[in-house]
Amino acid sequence: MLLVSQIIAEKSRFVAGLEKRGIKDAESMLDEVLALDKKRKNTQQELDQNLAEANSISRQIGALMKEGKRDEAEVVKTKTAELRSRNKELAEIKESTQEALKAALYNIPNIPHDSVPKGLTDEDNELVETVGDLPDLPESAVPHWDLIKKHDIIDFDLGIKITGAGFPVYKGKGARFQRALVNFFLDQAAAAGYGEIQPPIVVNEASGYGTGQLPDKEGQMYHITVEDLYLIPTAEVPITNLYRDVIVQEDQLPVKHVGFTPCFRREAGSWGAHVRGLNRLHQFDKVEIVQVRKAEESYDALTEMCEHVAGLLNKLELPYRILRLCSGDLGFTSVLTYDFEVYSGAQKKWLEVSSVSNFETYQANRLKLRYKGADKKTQLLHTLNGSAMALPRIMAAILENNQDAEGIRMPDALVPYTGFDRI
RNA sequence: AGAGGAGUGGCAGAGUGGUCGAAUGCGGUGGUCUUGAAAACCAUUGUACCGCGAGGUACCGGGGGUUCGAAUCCCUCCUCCUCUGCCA
Repeated sequence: MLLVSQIIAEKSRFVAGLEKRGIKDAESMLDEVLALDKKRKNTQQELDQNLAEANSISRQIGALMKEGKRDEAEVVKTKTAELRSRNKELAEIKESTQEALKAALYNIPNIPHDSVPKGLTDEDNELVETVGDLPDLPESAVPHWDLIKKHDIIDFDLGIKITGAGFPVYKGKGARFQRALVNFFLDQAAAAGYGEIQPPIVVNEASGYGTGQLPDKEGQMYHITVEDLYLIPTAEVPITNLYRDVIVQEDQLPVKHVGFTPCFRREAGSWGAHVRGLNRLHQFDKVEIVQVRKAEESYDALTEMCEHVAGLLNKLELPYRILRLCSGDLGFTSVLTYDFEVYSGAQKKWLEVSSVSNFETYQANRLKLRYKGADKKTQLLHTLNGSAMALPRIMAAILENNQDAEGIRMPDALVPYTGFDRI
């Protein structure tokens, strides 16, 4: 969440940033925060003063009791009743004000980076770069949902039978293909200095709040109500929350982690005919990279992460393009996000396979993720993450782009992992 | 899951109602000494909020309660340990 101190210091920049996102009443949102903060401070001042007085009286009573002056102590006691009830009242006001302030802050998204183009929908995203040639497929080329049936490598009907729509079953070479991709991505990340993590794939409510999925995207996560736990929508949640309430030692920085997990998304309201096959699923595999950085390094880290993702796509011989998300398409918690889309030749569509973001201090502020520098001051760190990569759409693009009369050719980089070069 | 025990500062570990934010030891930092290092000695060493500052307030697993006053008593939840049961 945003820092109140920064809202005070740079209110006009914050108003402009929120308006860029299309928020009409940005100024009044921030004014509400400021008013609540002021109220909280005033209440605390009075409360602290009263508590100091109450503490002082208690010490007096203690001293009198020690001296055996019981009667005098009893007299002093009578003075405290009023103070007590007032303090209880003030404590309640402070508590409720703090809750209101937090709720207000939870509902305000991050301020977009200056370089973020203004826009409303994904059509306004800025094309940064297109890399590779689009595949030149014959007329007979078919989309991946036909290929997987033909080669019997992924079965949606079986998934429907045992679970429901959007939970495919990977079989034989399809399963091996997916496992090969996971290992390839993990090895590539390890080589780039990311330490591997295998986190739990269910998280508690505090973790959901820490990275910002709650309360913003509550309806998008599977909620295990009997235990009040959530199935993760991305490994970002458990991995970044590893650092919740942590003051990192300076020599431990930068933090770089990679994790492979299944991801679960309800995708409520976003289903339709345009999301056939592997394009959108309720459960999918993803390898995620996460970095925790000092403020002054975080944009270099963002570039480094983008280069890592680009390197993966190059090795997989996939044509891709990089988009800078516009203000309207930018995630709630992000300052700057680059999306990577691969071209899937038979359905003739660009598919998002990675999203690389810098959250600056927005998550760190919720997480209380800080470090202590040489000057002994604790300060918030920046968090970043990116998919490297989301598996199903990569599979879809490889299947479609590499199809020929005999089957499907595996990219050279993957063959050591699959153990076969054709499906 | 049942019975019992326990959760204190970076770690270890005192403290069972009154200057306790908390003894002591280890560790960390600064210094004295030393050619240098070790040892020894001295000092310092949590986080957050409020305040221009002096300073104040809160925090001893989380939450609630009793009391003028709670690390200390009560309730509740969580976690860990031991025993019993179950289980990949």
